[in-house]
Amino acid sequence: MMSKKCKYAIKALIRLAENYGKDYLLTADIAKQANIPKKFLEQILLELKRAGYLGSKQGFGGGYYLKVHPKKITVADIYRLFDGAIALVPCVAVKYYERCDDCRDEKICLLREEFLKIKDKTRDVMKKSTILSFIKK
Amino acid sequence: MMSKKCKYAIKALIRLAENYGKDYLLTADIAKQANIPKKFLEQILLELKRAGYLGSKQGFGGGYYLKVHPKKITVADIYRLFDGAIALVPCVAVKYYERCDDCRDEKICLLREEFLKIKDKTRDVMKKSTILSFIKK
DNA sequence: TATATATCTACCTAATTGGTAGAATTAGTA
DNA sequence: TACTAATTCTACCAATTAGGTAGATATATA
Repeated sequence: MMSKKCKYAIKALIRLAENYGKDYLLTADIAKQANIPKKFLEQILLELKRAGYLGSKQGFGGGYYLKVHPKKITVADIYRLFDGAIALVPCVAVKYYERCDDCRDEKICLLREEFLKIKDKTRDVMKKSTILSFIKK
Repeated sequence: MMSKKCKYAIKALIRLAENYGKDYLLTADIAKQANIPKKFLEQILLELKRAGYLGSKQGFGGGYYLKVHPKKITVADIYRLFDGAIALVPCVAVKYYERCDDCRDEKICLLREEFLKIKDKTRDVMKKSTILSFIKK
Protein backbone atom coordinates (compact mmCIF):
# COMPACT_ATOMS: atom_id res chain seq x y z
CA MET A 1 0.00 0.00 0.00
CA MET A 2 1.11 3.55 -0.58
CA SER A 3 0.89 6.18 2.15
CA LYS A 4 -1.99 8.62 2.15
CA LYS A 5 0.50 11.37 1.52
CA CYS A 6 1.52 9.71 -1.72
CA LYS A 7 -2.06 9.09 -2.76
CA TYR A 8 -2.96 12.70 -1.99
CA ALA A 9 0.01 13.83 -4.06
CA ILE A 10 -1.22 11.86 -7.04
CA LYS A 11 -4.74 13.19 -6.65
CA ALA A 12 -3.40 16.74 -6.47
CA LEU A 13 -1.21 16.17 -9.52
CA ILE A 14 -4.19 14.87 -11.47
CA ARG A 15 -6.15 18.01 -10.59
CA LEU A 16 -3.20 20.21 -11.59
CA ALA A 17 -2.75 18.20 -14.77
CA GLU A 18 -6.34 18.82 -15.77
CA ASN A 19 -5.43 22.47 -15.56
CA TYR A 20 -2.08 22.07 -17.32
CA GLY A 21 -1.06 25.17 -19.31
CA LYS A 22 -3.81 27.27 -17.77
CA ASP A 23 -3.93 29.47 -14.67
CA TYR A 24 -2.89 28.97 -11.04
CA LEU A 25 -4.81 26.64 -8.77
CA LEU A 26 -5.29 27.39 -5.09
CA THR A 27 -4.29 24.91 -2.40
CA ALA A 28 -7.70 25.45 -0.83
CA ASP A 29 -9.51 24.60 -4.06
CA ILE A 30 -7.47 21.48 -4.72
CA ALA A 31 -8.01 20.42 -1.13
CA LYS A 32 -11.75 20.83 -1.48
CA GLN A 33 -12.08 19.11 -4.83
CA ALA A 34 -9.81 16.19 -4.00
CA ASN A 35 -11.03 15.89 -0.41
CA ILE A 36 -7.64 16.37 1.23
CA PRO A 37 -7.01 18.18 4.56
CA LYS A 38 -5.79 21.60 3.47
CA LYS A 39 -2.87 22.01 5.86
CA PHE A 40 -1.62 18.56 5.00
CA LEU A 41 -1.91 19.31 1.30
CA GLU A 42 0.21 22.44 1.78
CA GLN A 43 3.15 20.29 2.82
CA ILE A 44 2.60 17.90 -0.04
CA LEU A 45 2.46 20.62 -2.70
CA LEU A 46 5.60 22.13 -1.25
CA GLU A 47 7.41 18.83 -1.56
CA LEU A 48 6.21 18.44 -5.13
CA LYS A 49 7.44 21.93 -5.85
CA ARG A 50 10.86 21.27 -4.34
CA ALA A 51 11.08 18.13 -6.43
CA GLY A 52 10.57 20.27 -9.52
CA TYR A 53 7.09 19.21 -10.56
CA LEU A 54 5.25 22.38 -9.62
CA GLY A 55 5.67 26.12 -9.91
CA SER A 56 3.98 28.56 -7.59
CA LYS A 57 3.24 32.19 -6.94
CA GLN A 58 2.61 33.78 -3.56
CA GLY A 59 0.14 36.43 -2.64
CA PHE A 60 -3.12 37.55 -4.19
CA GLY A 61 -3.83 35.78 -7.48
CA GLY A 62 -1.17 33.20 -6.73
CA GLY A 63 -1.29 29.42 -6.41
CA TYR A 64 0.27 26.33 -7.95
CA TYR A 65 0.65 25.05 -11.48
CA LEU A 66 2.13 21.96 -13.07
CA LYS A 67 5.53 22.56 -14.65
CA VAL A 68 6.13 19.10 -16.07
CA HIS A 69 3.97 17.44 -18.71
CA PRO A 70 1.57 14.93 -17.11
CA LYS A 71 2.87 12.11 -19.28
CA LYS A 72 6.38 12.67 -17.93
CA ILE A 73 5.37 12.07 -14.31
CA THR A 74 5.09 8.41 -13.37
CA VAL A 75 3.60 6.64 -10.38
CA ALA A 76 7.07 5.23 -9.76
CA ASP A 77 8.48 8.78 -9.46
CA ILE A 78 5.88 9.92 -6.96
CA TYR A 79 6.02 6.70 -4.99
CA ARG A 80 9.78 7.03 -4.64
CA LEU A 81 9.45 10.67 -3.60
CA PHE A 82 6.98 10.07 -0.79
CA ASP A 83 7.25 6.40 0.16
CA GLY A 84 10.81 5.52 -0.77
CA ALA A 85 12.09 2.37 -2.42
CA ILE A 86 9.95 0.30 -4.74
CA ALA A 87 12.09 -2.77 -4.08
CA LEU A 88 10.90 -5.27 -1.48
CA VAL A 89 14.33 -5.41 0.18
CA PRO A 90 16.82 -2.55 0.56
CA CYS A 91 19.72 -4.38 -1.07
CA VAL A 92 18.10 -4.38 -4.52
CA ALA A 93 16.85 -0.79 -4.39
CA VAL A 94 18.31 1.67 -6.87
CA LYS A 95 17.76 5.10 -5.37
CA TYR A 96 17.54 3.83 -1.81
CA TYR A 97 20.13 1.07 -1.76
CA GLU A 98 21.20 -0.14 1.65
CA ARG A 99 22.79 -3.32 2.90
CA CYS A 100 20.34 -5.67 4.62
CA ASP A 101 21.50 -5.79 8.22
CA ASP A 102 20.69 -9.48 8.52
CA CYS A 103 22.73 -10.33 5.43
CA ARG A 104 26.11 -12.02 5.95
CA ASP A 105 27.33 -11.90 2.37
CA GLU A 106 25.47 -10.18 -0.44
CA LYS A 107 27.29 -12.20 -3.08
CA ILE A 108 25.91 -15.51 -1.91
CA CYS A 109 22.52 -14.20 -0.75
CA LEU A 110 19.69 -16.44 -1.90
CA LEU A 111 17.15 -13.65 -1.89
CA ARG A 112 18.86 -11.03 -3.94
CA GLU A 113 18.57 -12.33 -7.47
CA GLU A 114 14.88 -13.15 -7.20
CA PHE A 115 13.95 -9.89 -5.44
CA LEU A 116 15.88 -8.01 -8.09
CA LYS A 117 13.69 -9.54 -10.78
CA ILE A 118 10.54 -8.67 -8.84
CA LYS A 119 11.70 -5.12 -8.37
CA ASP A 120 12.55 -4.64 -12.05
CA LYS A 121 9.14 -5.85 -13.11
CA THR A 122 7.08 -3.90 -10.61
CA ARG A 123 9.14 -0.83 -11.33
CA ASP A 124 8.31 -1.20 -15.02
CA VAL A 125 4.63 -1.42 -14.21
CA MET A 126 4.73 1.68 -12.05
CA LYS A 127 6.78 3.53 -14.62
CA LYS A 128 4.31 2.91 -17.39
CA SER A 129 1.57 4.48 -15.33
CA THR A 130 1.71 8.26 -15.58
CA ILE A 131 -0.42 11.12 -14.33
CA LEU A 132 -1.85 11.33 -17.84
CA SER A 133 -2.97 7.69 -17.60
CA PHE A 134 -5.35 8.72 -14.83
CA ILE A 135 -6.95 11.49 -16.83
CA LYS A 136 -7.68 10.09 -20.26
CA LYS A 137 -10.24 7.37 -20.17
CA MET B 1 9.48 -2.54 0.93
CA MET B 2 8.37 -5.57 2.85
CA SER B 3 8.61 -5.76 6.63
CA LYS B 4 11.50 -7.60 8.22
CA LYS B 5 9.01 -10.07 9.59
CA CYS B 6 7.98 -10.96 6.07
CA LYS B 7 11.54 -11.18 4.86
CA TYR B 8 12.48 -13.38 7.83
CA ALA B 9 9.51 -15.61 7.04
CA ILE B 10 10.73 -16.09 3.47
CA LYS B 11 14.26 -16.83 4.65
CA ALA B 12 12.95 -19.39 7.11
CA LEU B 13 10.75 -20.97 4.46
CA ILE B 14 13.72 -21.26 2.15
CA ARG B 15 15.69 -23.02 4.85
CA LEU B 16 12.78 -25.35 5.55
CA ALA B 17 12.30 -25.96 1.85
CA GLU B 18 15.90 -27.05 1.49
CA ASN B 19 15.00 -29.67 4.06
CA TYR B 20 11.66 -30.55 2.47
CA GLY B 21 10.68 -34.19 3.02
CA LYS B 22 13.44 -34.75 5.54
CA ASP B 23 13.58 -34.33 9.34
CA TYR B 24 12.55 -31.58 11.74
CA LEU B 25 14.44 -28.29 11.91
CA LEU B 26 14.92 -26.43 15.17
CA THR B 27 13.89 -22.81 15.55
CA ALA B 28 17.29 -22.16 17.08
CA ASP B 29 19.12 -23.63 14.08
CA ILE B 30 17.05 -21.73 11.52
CA ALA B 31 17.56 -18.56 13.54
CA LYS B 32 21.31 -19.10 13.54
CA GLN B 33 21.64 -20.01 9.89
CA ALA B 34 19.35 -17.28 8.60
CA ASN B 35 20.56 -14.68 11.10
CA ILE B 36 17.17 -13.96 12.64
CA PRO B 37 16.54 -13.12 16.33
CA LYS B 38 15.34 -16.41 17.79
CA LYS B 39 12.43 -15.16 19.88
CA PHE B 40 11.16 -13.16 16.94
CA LEU B 41 11.45 -16.16 14.65
CA GLU B 42 9.37 -18.21 17.09
CA GLN B 43 6.39 -15.93 16.46
CA ILE B 44 6.93 -16.03 12.74
CA LEU B 45 7.10 -19.82 12.54
CA LEU B 46 3.97 -20.02 14.64
CA GLU B 47 2.14 -17.75 12.22
CA LEU B 48 3.34 -19.79 9.29
CA LYS B 49 2.15 -22.92 11.04
CA ARG B 50 -1.28 -21.44 11.77
CA ALA B 51 -1.51 -20.46 8.11
CA GLY B 52 -0.98 -24.09 7.21
CA TYR B 53 2.48 -23.97 5.70
CA LEU B 54 4.34 -25.73 8.49
CA GLY B 55 3.95 -28.73 10.73
CA SER B 56 5.66 -29.06 14.09
CA LYS B 57 6.43 -31.37 16.96
CA GLN B 58 7.07 -30.35 20.54
CA GLY B 59 9.58 -31.73 22.97
CA PHE B 60 12.90 -33.41 22.51
CA GLY B 61 13.58 -34.29 18.90
CA GLY B 62 10.85 -31.93 17.76
CA GLY B 63 10.94 -28.88 15.53
CA TYR B 64 9.33 -27.58 12.36
CA TYR B 65 8.97 -28.94 8.83
CA LEU B 66 7.44 -27.67 5.62
CA LYS B 67 4.05 -29.18 4.86
CA VAL B 68 3.43 -27.51 1.50
CA HIS B 69 5.56 -28.01 -1.59
CA PRO B 70 7.95 -25.05 -2.06
CA LYS B 71 6.64 -24.37 -5.55
CA LYS B 72 3.13 -23.91 -4.14
CA ILE B 73 4.14 -21.06 -1.81
CA THR B 74 4.40 -17.69 -3.54
CA VAL B 75 5.89 -14.39 -2.46
CA ALA B 76 2.41 -12.93 -2.90
CA ASP B 77 1.01 -15.39 -0.33
CA ILE B 78 3.63 -14.60 2.29
CA TYR B 79 3.47 -10.88 1.63
CA ARG B 80 -0.29 -10.91 2.14
CA LEU B 81 0.06 -12.96 5.31
CA PHE B 82 2.51 -10.64 7.00
CA ASP B 83 2.24 -7.26 5.30
CA GLY B 84 -1.32 -7.21 4.04
CA ALA B 85 -2.60 -5.93 0.73
CA ILE B 86 -0.48 -5.90 -2.39
CA ALA B 87 -2.62 -3.15 -3.91
CA LEU B 88 -1.42 0.46 -3.61
CA VAL B 89 -4.84 1.67 -2.44
CA PRO B 90 -7.32 -0.22 -0.26
CA CYS B 91 -10.24 0.08 -2.69
CA VAL B 92 -8.62 -2.20 -5.28
CA ALA B 93 -7.38 -4.81 -2.82
CA VAL B 94 -8.85 -8.30 -3.06
CA LYS B 95 -8.30 -9.90 0.33
CA TYR B 96 -8.04 -6.57 2.17
CA TYR B 97 -10.64 -4.47 0.39
CA GLU B 98 -11.70 -1.30 2.16
CA ARG B 99 -13.28 1.93 1.01
CA CYS B 100 -10.82 4.81 0.73
CA ASP B 101 -11.98 7.30 3.34
CA ASP B 102 -11.16 10.26 1.13
CA CYS B 103 -13.22 8.87 -1.74
CA ARG B 104 -16.58 10.48 -2.46
CA ASP B 105 -17.82 8.03 -5.07
CA GLU B 106 -15.98 4.89 -6.03
CA LYS B 107 -17.79 4.67 -9.35
CA ILE B 108 -16.40 7.93 -10.65
CA CYS B 109 -13.01 7.68 -8.93
CA LEU B 110 -10.19 8.60 -11.28
CA LEU B 111 -7.65 6.49 -9.44
CA ARG B 112 -9.37 3.17 -9.23
CA GLU B 113 -9.10 1.81 -12.74
CA GLU B 114 -5.41 2.60 -13.09
CA PHE B 115 -4.48 1.31 -9.63
CA LEU B 116 -6.42 -1.85 -10.37
CA LYS B 117 -4.23 -2.48 -13.40
CA ILE B 118 -1.08 -1.87 -11.38
CA LYS B 119 -2.23 -4.23 -8.67
CA ASP B 120 -3.10 -7.02 -11.13
CA LYS B 121 0.30 -6.82 -12.73
CA THR B 122 2.40 -6.62 -9.56
CA ARG B 123 0.32 -9.41 -8.08
CA ASP B 124 1.14 -11.56 -11.11
CA VAL B 125 4.83 -10.86 -10.65
CA MET B 126 4.72 -11.77 -6.98
CA LYS B 127 2.68 -14.85 -7.69
CA LYS B 128 5.15 -16.22 -10.18
CA SER B 129 7.90 -16.03 -7.62
CA THR B 130 7.77 -19.05 -5.30
CA ILE B 131 9.92 -20.36 -2.47
CA LEU B 132 11.34 -22.82 -4.98
CA SER B 133 12.46 -19.93 -7.21
CA PHE B 134 14.83 -18.86 -4.48
CA ILE B 135 16.44 -22.26 -4.15
CA LYS B 136 17.15 -23.51 -7.64
CA LYS B 137 19.69 -21.46 -9.47
C1' DT C 1 12.39 -36.90 36.60
C1' DA C 2 15.14 -33.98 33.88
C1' DT C 3 15.50 -31.84 29.68
C1' DA C 4 14.45 -30.02 25.29
C1' DT C 5 11.35 -28.23 22.52
C1' DA C 6 7.20 -25.57 20.80
C1' DT C 7 3.44 -22.43 22.39
C1' DC C 8 1.25 -18.59 24.54
C1' DT C 9 0.65 -13.98 26.56
C1' DA C 10 2.24 -9.85 27.72
C1' DC C 11 5.09 -6.14 27.30
C1' DC C 12 8.42 -2.52 25.48
C1' DT C 13 10.80 1.23 22.73
C1' DA C 14 11.55 3.87 18.62
C1' DA C 15 10.02 5.27 14.33
C1' DT C 16 6.43 6.39 11.20
C1' DT C 17 1.93 8.06 9.76
C1' DG C 18 -1.35 11.35 9.33
C1' DG C 19 -2.16 15.01 10.60
C1' DT C 20 -2.66 20.35 13.29
C1' DA C 21 -1.14 25.17 14.72
C1' DG C 22 0.65 29.30 14.02
C1' DA C 23 3.88 32.59 12.53
C1' DA C 24 6.63 34.52 8.64
C1' DT C 25 7.08 35.86 3.99
C1' DT C 26 5.67 37.64 -0.36
C1' DA C 27 2.86 39.86 -3.66
C1' DG C 28 -1.03 42.32 -5.35
C1' DT C 29 -4.70 46.00 -4.55
C1' DA C 30 -7.16 49.86 -2.64
C1' DT D 1 0.93 52.89 2.95
C1' DA D 2 -2.12 49.54 4.78
C1' DC D 3 -4.73 45.51 3.93
C1' DT D 4 -5.40 41.08 2.35
C1' DA D 5 -4.55 36.76 0.07
C1' DA D 6 -1.66 33.50 -0.82
C1' DT D 7 2.60 30.39 -0.15
C1' DT D 8 6.28 28.97 3.01
C1' DC D 9 8.42 27.53 7.22
C1' DT D 10 8.90 25.43 11.77
C1' DA D 11 7.24 23.09 15.38
C1' DC D 12 4.36 20.02 17.50
C1' DC D 13 1.22 15.93 18.50
C1' DA D 14 -1.52 11.49 19.02
C1' DA D 15 -2.17 6.96 17.38
C1' DT D 16 -0.35 3.14 15.12
C1' DT D 17 3.10 0.01 13.53
C1' DA D 18 7.64 -2.23 13.46
C1' DG D 19 10.77 -4.86 15.51
C1' DG D 20 11.59 -6.82 18.85
C1' DT D 21 12.16 -9.03 24.33
C1' DA D 22 10.67 -11.70 28.62
C1' DG D 23 8.87 -15.20 30.93
C1' DA D 24 5.68 -18.72 31.89
C1' DT D 25 3.34 -22.99 30.15
C1' DA D 26 2.48 -27.21 27.63
C1' DT D 27 4.26 -31.31 25.63
C1' DA D 28 7.19 -34.98 24.31
C1' DT D 29 11.39 -37.87 24.85
C1' DA D 30 15.23 -40.24 27.22
